[in-house]
Amino acid sequence: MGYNFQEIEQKWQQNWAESKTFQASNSSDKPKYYILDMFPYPSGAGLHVGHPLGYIASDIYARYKRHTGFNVLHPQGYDSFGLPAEQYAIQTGQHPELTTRTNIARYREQLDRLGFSFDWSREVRTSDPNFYRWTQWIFLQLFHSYYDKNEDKAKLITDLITVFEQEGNLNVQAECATSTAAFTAKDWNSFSEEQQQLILLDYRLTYISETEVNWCAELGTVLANDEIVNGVSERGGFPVTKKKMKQWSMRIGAYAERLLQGLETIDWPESLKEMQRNWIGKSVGALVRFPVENHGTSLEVFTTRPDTLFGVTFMTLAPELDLVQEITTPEQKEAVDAYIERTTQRTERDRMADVKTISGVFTGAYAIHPLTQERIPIWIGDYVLAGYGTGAVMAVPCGDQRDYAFAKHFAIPIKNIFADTDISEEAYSDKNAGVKLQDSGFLNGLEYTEAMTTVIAHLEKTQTGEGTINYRLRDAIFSRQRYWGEPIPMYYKNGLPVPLEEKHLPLELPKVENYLPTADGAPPLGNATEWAWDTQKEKVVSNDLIDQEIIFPLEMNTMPGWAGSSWYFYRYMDATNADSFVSKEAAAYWQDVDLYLGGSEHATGHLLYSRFWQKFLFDQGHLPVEEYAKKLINQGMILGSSAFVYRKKGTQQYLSKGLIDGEEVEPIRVDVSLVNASNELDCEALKKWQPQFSEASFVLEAEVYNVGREVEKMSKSKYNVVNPDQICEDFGADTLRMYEMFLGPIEQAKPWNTAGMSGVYSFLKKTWKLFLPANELFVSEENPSPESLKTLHQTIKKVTEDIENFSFNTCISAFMICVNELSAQKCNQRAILEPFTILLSPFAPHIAEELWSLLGHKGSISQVDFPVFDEKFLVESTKNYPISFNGKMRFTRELALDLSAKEIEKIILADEQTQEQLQGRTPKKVIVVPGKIINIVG
RNA sequence: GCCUUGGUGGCGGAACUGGUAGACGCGCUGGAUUCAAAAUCCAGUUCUUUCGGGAGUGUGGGUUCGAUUCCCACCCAAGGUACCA
Repeated sequence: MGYNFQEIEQKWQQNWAESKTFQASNSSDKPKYYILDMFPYPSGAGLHVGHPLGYIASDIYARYKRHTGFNVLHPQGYDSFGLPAEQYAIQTGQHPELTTRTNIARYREQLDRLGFSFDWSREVRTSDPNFYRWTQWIFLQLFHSYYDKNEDKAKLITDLITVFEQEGNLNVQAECATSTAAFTAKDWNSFSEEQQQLILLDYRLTYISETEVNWCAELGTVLANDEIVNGVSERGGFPVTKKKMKQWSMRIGAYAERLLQGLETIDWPESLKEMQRNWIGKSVGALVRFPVENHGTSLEVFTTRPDTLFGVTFMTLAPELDLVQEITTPEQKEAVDAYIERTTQRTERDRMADVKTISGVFTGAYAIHPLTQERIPIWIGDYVLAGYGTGAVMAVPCGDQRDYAFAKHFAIPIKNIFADTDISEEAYSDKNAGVKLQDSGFLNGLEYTEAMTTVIAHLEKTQTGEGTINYRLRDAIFSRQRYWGEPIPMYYKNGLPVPLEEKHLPLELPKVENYLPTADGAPPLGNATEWAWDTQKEKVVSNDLIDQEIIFPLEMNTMPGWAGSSWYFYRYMDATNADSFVSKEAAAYWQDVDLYLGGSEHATGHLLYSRFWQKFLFDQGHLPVEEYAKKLINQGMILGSSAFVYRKKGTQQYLSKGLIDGEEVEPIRVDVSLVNASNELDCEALKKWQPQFSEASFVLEAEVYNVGREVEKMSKSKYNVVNPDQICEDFGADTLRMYEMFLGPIEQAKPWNTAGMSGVYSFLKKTWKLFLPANELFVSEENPSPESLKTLHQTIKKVTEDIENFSFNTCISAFMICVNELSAQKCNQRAILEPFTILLSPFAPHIAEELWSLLGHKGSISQVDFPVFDEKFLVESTKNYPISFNGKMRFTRELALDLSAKEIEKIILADEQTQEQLQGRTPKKVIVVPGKIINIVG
C-alpha cells in the first residue's frame, strides 16, 4: 500500500474537526501566544496556491508554539466587504451577500483541505451585522472624540464642550480644521445649536468636510490615494479626476507623530517601517510670514530650509489658493485667471505626465521680506501643491533645484548665498558642513546647523515666524459611494449629521434593486426605499415618510474596505460577545498579536489605519496596548507564470514562440493548464477552450507549439492561476505545505513552478518507509546507536533554530538529511523515531498524526512536548583536532591560543589522519592568529 | 530622482558573529532493478585544465593571514514613493 496520503489526510482533518483539537481557551496556566494571518477577501476565483503561503508558515509556527507549551490563538476569518462582489452584483443582479456566502464556503473547503490548525469557532466576517455593528460603534466613538494636543491623546467631545462653555476655544490646543475661528465662552453660549454643532464638527476625529477627492467616474466612487496607481484606478485601470465632494474623513493626522514614534517599539520589517515613515513624511522646518505689500494680510510659508531665508528672490503660490484672487493686480488678472483655468482642467494624470514642463504666472503683487524688507515678487505655479504645507513656498533658486529651474525659465534673479559654490548650472541643495553662508546678514559665515537654530530663534523673537514640524500624511477620506460596505450610522437633520445611539446598532444594509449610483449621482444606497430614520420609533423606515420633524434621511455613503480590517484582530479574542467589541477580560488576557503575517502591499493602507484605530481605542481606555502587533513578517507573493500564444496580425494563424522574430504578431494569454512543463501547448484543447480559437491553425517548430512565458501576479484575468486542489489530489496537503515552504525564503516573491514537487513528495514517502519498510510498522525498543542519536539531535537543533527564525526552507533540508541518514543507519528505534515524528508534525501534520497513532499513542500529537536538543549526543570528534583538511586546516580556538606555529606544525606532521590527507606533502606555511584559527597552506 | 531590499552553478536556493563557497532539492549524466516503463536505489554534477593545477559569489578598488560576509565607488533587478518646499 505505502503512503496513502488521501486516506490519512481525510481521516485526521475529520478527527481534528470532531475533537475540536485547535480550540483556544481564554484562560490557561500556559503563556499566551497570538498568531494572526491577514484574513482573505473571498473572491469568486477561489483560493490559489499563493494564498496559503503565509497561512502555511503561520500554521507551522502556531503548531510549534503549541508543542512548546503555549496557549495559542490562531484564528481565521474573511474580509468579506469589497468591490468585486459589488461589481459582480451590478453585472448579474445577484445580491453580494449571496455570492460572498458561496465564495466563503468554497474558501473554507479549500482551507480545510490543507490541514490548518485554525480555531474556527472564532471565525469573523466583516460583512456580518454582528461584526459590523462594532465597526459602526468605533466610528461613533471617533465621532464623539477630539484630539487634545497638550495631553497628546484623544478625549471625549463632551469635555471639549465644557471647556468651550467656560473659556471658549482661545486656550484649546486641539487638532481641528484650519478655518476654525477663535471665540470666547460668551460667543459660544450665544451660538445657535446649529452653529455649535458645525464648530464641533471641526474638532471631531471623524468629521464631514468638503474635500477634493479622487473621483473615478467608471467605478462611480471615490478612491484613496493608495487605490490609485500611476494616475489610474488600481482596480480596472480607469482614469481618475479631481472633484469636490462632501465626505467623511478621519483625523489620522492627529496621530502622525505617535504613529511615527510607535514604529520604534515594534519588530516589523525595516523596509515596511520605512514605507510608513515616508508616508507620514515628517519634515522639520519653520513657518515664515511675509507681509503682502499694500494688503493687510501676510503670506505664510513652510520651509525646511529657513537658513536660506536671505536667498529668497520670489514667492510661489499654488494656483488653487483663495489668496491668489485677493492679491492679484488688475493688470495681471487676465493672465492669472487663464493660468488657473488651465491647471484645473488638467487632470492629475496630465500633471504627472509633464513634470518637466515649467509653468507659472506673475500675480503683480509683492511680499516684503521679513528680514531685509526687500520687495519680493509673488508668482503662482502648479509645481506648488495646495495640499501640502501652506500651499505657498518661498523660492530660493540658489538652494532648490525646482526654484532654480523656475527662476531660469522666467529670468528671475538668482542670488547665491553659499560661499565658494558654483551655481551656474544647478542649485546647491546639499546641507554639507563646511559650506558657509554669505550675503545673509546676521547669518553670514554660519554653516547649516548653526544657521538653522539662529534664524529660527530670530524669527520667533521678531514674531515673523516659528520653528515647526510638517507631516505629509493627510486625513483619510472615509466615505465610499458603494453598496457593499458598512453603513455609516448617521442621519441628517437640517443638513447636519446626527449620530445614531449605540443601542440602535447595527444599522443594517438596506435592500436595493440596483447596485449602481442613482440617476442624480447619489450613492447606491440612494436606491433604497427604506432608508430614513424615525427618531421616535427609533428604527429605519421608508423614505416616503421623511419630514422635517421626526423622520430624517440616513447617510448614503458606506465605509471603505479598511474599516473592518482595522480592528478585526480584537474580535477573534471574543468573537461572539454581544455586549462589546471585545470584553475587557479577553483583551486583558490576549493583549496583542504576537506575530502577524501578511503581504507588504498593505504597508500604507491597512497596516497604518489599524495602528491609528488601535491608538485611538487605547486612548479611550478600550484596549490595553498602544501597538497591536509586536512582530510582523511579510510573506512574498507567489507569482504566476502566464502563457502566451502569438497570433499573426489579421489572421487565424498562431506562430510558435521561436518563429515570431520579424513577424507582426499579437501576444494573447492562454490558460496555463493548456500548457505542459516544457512550454508545449495542447493545441486541440486550446481550440475548445474559447470560441476565438476554434478556427486556429498552428505553425509548429519541431512538431510542437511553444508558448511564451511571463512572470506576473497570479490573477484570474491573466489565466495563470494554479489552484491547490489538484495538487492536494495528486500529492497531498503535506507535500503541498512542505513544498511551498521549500520554495525559498518566506519574505521573497517567487514564481510558482511545480518542478521541485517530486523531491518533497519522495521525502515523505521515504519517511513513511522508515517507519513501515514493508508496509508494516517496524519499530524496536532497543537503545539507539550513538550515530542515530547524533543525527536526531543535530536535527532537533537545526529545526528548532530554523523555526524560530522563520527559515522554513533550510529547515526542510534538515529533515531530508535526517531521513537519509536514518535510512542509511537502518534506524528503527522508538527513541529516535518518536521525537522525529514530533519534529515533523508542524510541517506535515497529517502524516505525523498517523505515525504517532501507529506508534501506539492515543490523542493528537499537537500538544505533545517538542523534543529538546541535548548537546551530549553530538559526539565531539572534532574537539581538539583538525575538523577537516582541504589545503587549509582548522583548529579550535583553545589550541590556537596555546600553541606556537612550530608546535602546531609538529602536531600536523605527527597526525596520521592529516598525513593521509597531505598525501606526503609538507605544509608550506602555517599561520597562527592568536584567539582565532590556523591556516595551513599546503 | 529618492528610500528599501537584493545580485552566489543549468534552475530554486544554503553558508551562524569574517574561517573548507555551492548544503538541500530540481534538472542532467552514468549504473543497478525491470521483458519494458513508472517507481525505487547507487554514483557523479561550479567552470576550466596539458590532471600538477588555475579561476570563481554583479563590476572596480580597499581593510585582513583569510572576504559571499566589513568599508568605498559604480552597474543591474524588484518593491515603495514622487514637483512634499
